[in-house]
Formats: sequence, C-alpha cells, structure tokens
Amino acid sequence: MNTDLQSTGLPIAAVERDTGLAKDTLRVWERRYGFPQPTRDLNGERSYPLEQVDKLRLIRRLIDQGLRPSKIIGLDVKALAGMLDEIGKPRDGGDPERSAQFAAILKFVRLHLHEDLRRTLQQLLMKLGLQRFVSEVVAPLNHVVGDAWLRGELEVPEEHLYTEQIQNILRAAISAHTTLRSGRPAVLLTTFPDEQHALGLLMVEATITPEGACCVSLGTQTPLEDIRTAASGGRFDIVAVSFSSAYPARQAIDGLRSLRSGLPEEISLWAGGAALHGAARKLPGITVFESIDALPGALDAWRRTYCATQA
Amino acid sequence: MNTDLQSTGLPIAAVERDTGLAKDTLRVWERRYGFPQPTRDLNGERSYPLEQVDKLRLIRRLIDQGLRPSKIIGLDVKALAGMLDEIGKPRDGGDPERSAQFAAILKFVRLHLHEDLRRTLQQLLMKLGLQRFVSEVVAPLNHVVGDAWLRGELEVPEEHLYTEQIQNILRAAISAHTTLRSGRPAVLLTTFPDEQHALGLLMVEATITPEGACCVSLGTQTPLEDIRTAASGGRFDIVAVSFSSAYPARQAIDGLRSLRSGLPEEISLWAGGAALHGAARKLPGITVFESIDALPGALDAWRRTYCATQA
DNA sequence: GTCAACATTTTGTCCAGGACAAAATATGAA
DNA sequence: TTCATATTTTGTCCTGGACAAAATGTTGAC
Repeated sequence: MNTDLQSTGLPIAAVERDTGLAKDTLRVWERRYGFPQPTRDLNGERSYPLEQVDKLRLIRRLIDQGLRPSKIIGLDVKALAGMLDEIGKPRDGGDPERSAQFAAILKFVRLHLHEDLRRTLQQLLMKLGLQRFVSEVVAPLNHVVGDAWLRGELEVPEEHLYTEQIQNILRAAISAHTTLRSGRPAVLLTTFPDEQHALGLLMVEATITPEGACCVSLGTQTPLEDIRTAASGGRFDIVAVSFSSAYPARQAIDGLRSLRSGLPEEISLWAGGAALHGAARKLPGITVFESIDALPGALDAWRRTYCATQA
Repeated sequence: MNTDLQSTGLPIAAVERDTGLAKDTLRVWERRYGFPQPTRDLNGERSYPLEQVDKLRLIRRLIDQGLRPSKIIGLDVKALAGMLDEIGKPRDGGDPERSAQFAAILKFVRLHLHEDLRRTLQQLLMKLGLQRFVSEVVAPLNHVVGDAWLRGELEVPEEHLYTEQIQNILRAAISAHTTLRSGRPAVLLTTFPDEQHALGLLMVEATITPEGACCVSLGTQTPLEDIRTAASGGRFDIVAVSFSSAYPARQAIDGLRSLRSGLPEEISLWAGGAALHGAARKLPGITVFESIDALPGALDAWRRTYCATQA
C-alpha cells in the first residue's frame, strides 16, 4: 500500500489488481510489444505511470470485447477510446424519454448524488413494477453504465455506487415478495468461480420471484462441483447461472457442459448473460437466455412440462 | 476449467484461487520447506493433489491467525486442525439458549436448509429489533460460522448461503428504515482494495441507520484515493471502513494513517473489524471500534461534538 | 454458399532459481 | 516494562526460456 495517496507510479501487483492483467502478462507484453514500459524504482522494480495504467485498462476492455492485443497495443489512448465508442454505439435506440432519464441517472452516478440516484430509481420501480423495472431500466442501464465504464468515463467508486444502489433496491423489492414457502420451481442461483458479478443473479431473482418461483442464491463464485452437490441435495428444479460480458465464452461453455453432464437429468440448467450470446446451439440440454425478458416465458414452459397445475 | 468435475490434481492457478496463496509463494514453499510437493502432469507442470490443497487451506487459516509458515508447515492435517480448534475456543460463553439457537442455525447452514435458516433469522430479527439482532446474533454468528469454516467444517456454498441470507435480511431491514433525506451524520461506508467482505459494512449500516445516520455504502474494494475524493466531494461527516480478520493488520494501519492524513480534518474516520484489535493506540485521530456495540455511543459523541441539537 | 479438418500464428501461463526488502522475532539498553 | 537495533523469516519481484491453448487462416468436401 502506498504511504502517499499521491504516487508517481504503481507497482506491478497494484496494476494487476487495477487492470485484471496478470503479472506474467504485463511482463510478457513489455517484452513482446514494448508496452507497457514502466520505469524502475530504486530496487529495480517496475513502476507503472498512471497514464500507462489507464491505457492498459482500455486495452483490457477491448480485449474483453474480442479484440487482440497485437492489433491494439500500439494505438494511442484516443484511438482506443474511439474504438470503445464504436462498440458501445449499437445499443440505445429506445424511447427518447427513457433515454433522457438514463442520462440523468448517469449524471447522478458521476456526481455521487446518491440521494437523487436512489430516489429516481425508487420512483421508476414504483411506476413500472419489479419485472418491468428490471427489464426496461436495470438491464439497459447496466449497458449504459458498462459502456461509460468501458470508456473510462466512470471511476471505481462511481461504478460501486451504482451497483450498490441497484442491489439495495432489488433486494428490498425481492424480499417484499414474501415467497411461497415451497413455491415451484425451486431455483438455485449462482455464478462460476471466476465470475464476481452478482447483479445478473439479482435481476433473475427479481424477475421470477414475483412469478412464484422459489429462489435461493448462493452468491458469486461457487465451485462447479459444489453447484452440483448443492443442486442435487437441495431438491432444486432449476439451476440458473449468469455470466457478465467479461467472462471468457469458452470457459462458460465448457463449464456449462460439464455441469450439465454432472447434474441429474430432471434438474434443468438455465444460463444467461452477455458472454453467451449466440452460444445456444453449442449447449444442448441447456436453456440459454438471450434476454431477461425470456424468463417468464421459460418459467411457464417449465411449469407446463413438469407440473400438472399452474401455480 | 476442468472438463471433468472429478480431477486428480489441481493446476497451480486453481490452487492460488482456492487457497489465496500466490503462485510465487506456492513455488517458494516447495523449494524451501518441501511442502507442498505436487506431482507433475504430462507437460511438466505442477498438479496439486486434493489432500495437499486441503492442508494448504488449513495452513493459510493458521497464518491468518498470526502463526508462521516454518512452524506449522511440517505438521500433519490432524495437528493443524487441532490448533485451529484451540484458537476457535476462547469464544462462546454466552446465554445457553442463544448458543443452542446458534447450533441450530449452523446446522441449517450445513444442511442447506435455506427455508429454515431464513425463517429463524427473520424471527430473531423480529424479536430483537435490528440493532440487537446485529450485535447479539449476527456478530457472534459470524464468529461461529467463521470458526467452522476455519476448521473446514463448512464448504464454499454453505458459507455463501449464510452470507447471502444475512445480507438479504440486513438489507431489507435497512431499507425499511426509510432514512431521513439529510440525516446527520452523513456516513460513507466502504472497504480497502484487498478487502472483499461486505458483511461488516452492512452491520454498521444496520446499527447506525436506525439512529438517524444517513449511510451511503460504496461496497467493497474502493481505492484509497477514491475514498478520499468521494468523502471530500460528497459532504460526508464520517468515513467508516471495516476489516475482516484475514486482512493484514499492517496494511490496514498504514492505509488508515494515509487516508487520515489525506482527509480534511473535519471528516471523522471510523474503523473496525477483527484486523484492528488492539491497534487503537497506533491510530491517533481515528476512532477504532473493538465491538459493534460501541457504535451508537460514538454516534452520540459525534453529535454532541459537531451538532448543537440532537437528532 | 456452409462446414469440417488441418496448419499457422498469437497469446497467456508456467517454469527455474536468484535476489532482496519488509515483516516478524530476538536481543540488548534505558 | 518500553524502546531501539540486529537477525531471521518470508513474500514478492526479477529474467528469459518454453510451450499448450486459443484464435485465425487455409484448404477441400459437400
């Protein structure tokens, strides 16, 4: 930990934490591509200037979007930011009133106006109801915030503030729907070991709890084997797993296949999240969600298949 | 990711994730102490047998408790488990009825009886009220669960289940106390970059929100510099930081001192958590909490100092 | 045209073993 | 006791080589 809050450069371990790039990767990039090019401190250890760390962050985001290091590592910060803009664009295009609201919310996040943020979200929740709030506000807002973060327009605490507030509102709303003790289906929610994002799980829970499903969330990062035993032992009907956009698609697919084969046939496996777009056909026996809106329909379908009576 | 759910040995990266011991550390222990002694796979890469990983986990826990690698790395699993038992003992010793309740809760956690777990906690919350629930149930339960986890009596998903349920209950209860728009003091809650545990923050929030404080949580892992700017820019009166027992004491102390010096004098800095026990005198200008029970008193003291009128 | 099989390049992670500063402990003085 | 100083322990960093897995490019069959 730096003794000064102001420091001229970060040690390699801090850069690893900040950018998510492994120490080995940072060193091998330096060797291969000549970037980053940290200065050395008195002990001959790498010290990364803040601008280089910023650029590394941008590069990291672009790689998560499918670009390759060698293609982009030589570009300057402006060009990288431009590419992220391009990628962020194809979204949006909804109701202009809603868009304006999103812009306002983003402003609240940026200016740390937590009161206004909370109030605005709460009002939207009241107006729309939980399910529409999730699909029409939270989901697109995640994209807006994600894009802003991608472009470096948000700092860490802003992103945290946003996530916390959304979580608070969703959790509160979910717990207001006092679930049926033994609602069906019983759904086990969690993520794979390298996935830290819990928001997707909450969105799922918020969408299907009002439909009478009985959700139990294990939070993030549950080992595969443990998901299997928890699902089998807990009389669950469905295991639902979510993946954020940064999660490696291959790892998700392999993991899901492996989990599917280890799970009793009568337990359904549901999966969704940005990492799985277009991967449905590679995952036989698994219900892949391209959008959160598909959840209620899938729930109905499940009930028609497995239950004589509707809930 | 392993293709098989069953595998004979884990690669070094998986062991790093599982045990929290850096790859470099694993390799240097092997060189110095002869343990762990992984087999090699076809590519000559380390493959750690599960028993060795289990032992590493125990060693990790003991090191977190202040023991040193060279003293314990040669012991067998049984001896290590025994030492953890010793350390876990000095707790307990409360109301026998309450102890029985804790044992029951622990059983629910172990057996994944989420319904019973939720119901029992909810009942205790109703009976005791939020503040007493936190100090008389959540705090000691954390110890009980933490000790069980330390001894390897709980698996990952059980620990997750417990944490999730407590979080759900606390968040719901907190949001029921619709905070005064501009309650005083305004408190910014967060943790340092290497601290992932959010439960401490929620406990603080649950304890002081009913007292009329206005809490904003940034969640875990906010960079020091960002805490500073967020606090200064957001008109906060108090910054509160929590540390779990695994957090390195030195790092906490250095970080707090640094944060204190970077923060305007009129903003108070509060800190608490297992990592800080007995560290109060090393932290002048910082309010260090040995127990969650001290929070309401400190809040009163703050109000007497900084406000003419009580809230 | 799509798809599968194969060849090539790119890329991340692993390895060894040396070095060294920071943390923990032991030792001695006030 | 409490402080300052020496010694040991311990985690992290270093270099530069190696190589498998992933991504991409190519070919040929359908």
